[in-house]
Amino acid sequence: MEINFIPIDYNYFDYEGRNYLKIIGRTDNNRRACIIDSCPVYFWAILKQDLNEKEIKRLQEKIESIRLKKESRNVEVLKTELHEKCFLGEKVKAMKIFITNFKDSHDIADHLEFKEIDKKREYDIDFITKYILEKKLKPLHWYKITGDILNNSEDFGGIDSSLEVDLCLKADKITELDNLEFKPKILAFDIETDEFDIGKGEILMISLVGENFKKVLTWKKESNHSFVEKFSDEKTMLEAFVEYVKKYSPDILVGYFSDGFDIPYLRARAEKNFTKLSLGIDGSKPVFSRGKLLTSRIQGIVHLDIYRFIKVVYSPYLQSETLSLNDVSSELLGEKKAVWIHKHSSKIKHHEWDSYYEYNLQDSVLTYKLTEKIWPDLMEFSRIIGQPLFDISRDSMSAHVENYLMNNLERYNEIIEKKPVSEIGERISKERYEGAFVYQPKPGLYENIVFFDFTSMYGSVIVSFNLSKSTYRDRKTEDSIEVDLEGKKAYFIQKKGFFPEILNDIIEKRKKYKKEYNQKKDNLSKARSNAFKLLANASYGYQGFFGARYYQQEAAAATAALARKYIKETIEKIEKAGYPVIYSDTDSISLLRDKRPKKEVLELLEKINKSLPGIMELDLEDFYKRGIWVTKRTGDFGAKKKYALINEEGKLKIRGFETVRRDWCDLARNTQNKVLEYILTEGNQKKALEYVKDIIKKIKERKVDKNDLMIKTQLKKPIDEYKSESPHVTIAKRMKELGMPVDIGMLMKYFIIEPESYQKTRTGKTKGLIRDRARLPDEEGKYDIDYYLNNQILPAVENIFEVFNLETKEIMNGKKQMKLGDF
DNA sequence: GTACACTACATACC
DNA sequence: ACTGGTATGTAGTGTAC
Repeated sequence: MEINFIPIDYNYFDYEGRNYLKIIGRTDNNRRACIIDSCPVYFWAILKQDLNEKEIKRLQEKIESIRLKKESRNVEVLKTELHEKCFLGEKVKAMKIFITNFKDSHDIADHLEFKEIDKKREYDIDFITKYILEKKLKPLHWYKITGDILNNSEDFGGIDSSLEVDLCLKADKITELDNLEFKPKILAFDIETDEFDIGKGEILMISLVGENFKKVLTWKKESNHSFVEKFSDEKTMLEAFVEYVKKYSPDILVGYFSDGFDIPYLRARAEKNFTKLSLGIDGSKPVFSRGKLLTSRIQGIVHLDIYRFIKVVYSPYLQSETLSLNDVSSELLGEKKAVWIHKHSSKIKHHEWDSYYEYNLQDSVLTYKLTEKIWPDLMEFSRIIGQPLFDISRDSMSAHVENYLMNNLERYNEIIEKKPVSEIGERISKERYEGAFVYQPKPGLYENIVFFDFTSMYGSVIVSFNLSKSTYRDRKTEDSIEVDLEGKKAYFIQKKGFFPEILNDIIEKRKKYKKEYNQKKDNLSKARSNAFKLLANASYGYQGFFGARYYQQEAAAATAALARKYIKETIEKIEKAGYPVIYSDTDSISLLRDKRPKKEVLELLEKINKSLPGIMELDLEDFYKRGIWVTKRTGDFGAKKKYALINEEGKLKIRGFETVRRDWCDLARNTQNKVLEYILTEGNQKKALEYVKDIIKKIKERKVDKNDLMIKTQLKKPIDEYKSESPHVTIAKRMKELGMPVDIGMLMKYFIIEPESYQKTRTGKTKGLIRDRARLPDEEGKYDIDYYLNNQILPAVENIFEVFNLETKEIMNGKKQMKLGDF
């Protein structure tokens, strides 16, 4: 039998003590297939140098005779082979040790206490990763697979008949095809409940959305909507949910935060109702793995929690203030959640149920659309990094980098380094190293500004200077370069290491696909370019990350040190060419062009580029018409990481200002934004001042919408772990008392009310703590005019006006008058 | 009772 | 704990006077 097959979900199972893969995917005629395959299980013992043949032979015999007793199976070494390999760039002799079951790797490795062995490696790589590396059956690539079909056979304990698949094939020969097209069958789901604590309340309804498929299952109220189906009780509804999933037979079942909420809730309610949530294609229920975050896996179907992928891969590039389904959908899809004000089901009026159903359905619609939108990225990440979708959607950025590395080490004949275990503590306690250089700006309004930036600066430094674990030396060697790290010196050899070479490849691929995208504007090259960009950006942090297999703090420190050196040298060159530099942060430099033509600036850029080492490259970011840098509030010098620019097309670029900070009230943010806009577009501060005065007037006259006064602060840890109680912690406590859901990561929303008379001093000043006057959005109380003027509006605009030496007295006057009036 | 230094915390920049 | 360091700024905390 021969089929064309695309692997989607990978699982393993044991049969007669051996490990087998159970790979679920699709055939080209859209049938669901399962491939059974296996691969050799082994790890490496790297031998000490200068062993003679006899010693090696003797060691081999000793290793091959290892037998361990375990309850479930016999543990033994099957055979060994001697290989010439590389480890961290050095040639080594290594013994390949074959065993029966990968779960014994650790145990056997622990038993190899022989003096001839220097190191043991690759016993800590999980079986699925190993299989993909070994057999090259990469996720989401098409293959021609020949093998025996298992038709109700007893093979592998009758696995064929226990799976809901169209065919089951024992793989014999695997050949990669070059087709890359694939559209998965996606089913999105979402639940609504009365209580937020997992399993505490009943599940009122479940929505399901697929292609031409929309359903809301409930057991509450009948509905006029045709997509609503009513069942007699919660249990029947849960069973119908399982049936619908089975019938739809999706490749992907996707939720938004479903690892943390929907799936655990469904499990809890299924248990309570004595029914089995048999979503797996083998009839099994979701399996949860513990970690800091709950993760749930469904056999044969990829359970995606799209929120997790968005958080790791998308969030650094999103503008959204939260990663809620609503915020992310409005940014990525231009579509919002339906409106529904949450209330307990007992309080929902008859006619209101329909909008609740609509709301529930819309959540699944958005989740479905988001998944469709993000699919090219998910697929390309999975292909490039070589990990199954399930892992791709949940792994951290450092894991992505590491998996990509592991996937590319074969051509270097490298044995893979181990994960740190005992080393972690020591690595964490290591002193931090010096990072980026940030230029101290002079406050002021500037015209005709140019921004240069280094392309993938840290990546290009790592590549150009060969900075990595395998190329690092703690003492000078014949050809090494020396980097000074605050007194300590680090050395890096010239011979190219695999890490910088692989990174160079990543950067080149990024360039290639970016170019390709600019020509074709297709999703595939966009997703590829994006994936390589993210990998390049995370590679520097990876080498400084304590959990990395290829951790080398000196390499990370040297990267930062060399980046500082080159940005400072470049600043000097620019100034020598007669352009005043006004600001610089890490990899960017801004300079004043004044009246000199752009052509000259570009010539300077070219000249600088000729002198830069290796693949380092300075690029033109943009020309700006005008820009403003302000004073630090606690000092009389320029603030770093805070500026606003307007380019020649009139587009604003605002960095660091309150405008872009979510923990300031909208009124302050919008006012500041307007002020910056007036100043930058027209270079006119008068209008801006008038605008602010008007806002002040509105505040004093209590004409401001309460919603614009809400301060939003995120709760970052459990309430009782806070050492100091800031207003948002007080609010969190109050919400909890009121029985409202409070969880880590949530945004606490509050406003500040007027002080009572006892909260005032004789002179009329407010005493006491702000948190005592913090109120929930719908709590009573008049907003405190004084607070919003002095703690929100004025701080946001004060040092902008200061740039113009504009006496803020005018504004201050307002402030004083208010105080007098208040008194 | 208040002024001040210091700490805790959140958030942004690159 | 789940890439790195640099930086600003508010509100609370503790202490001296």
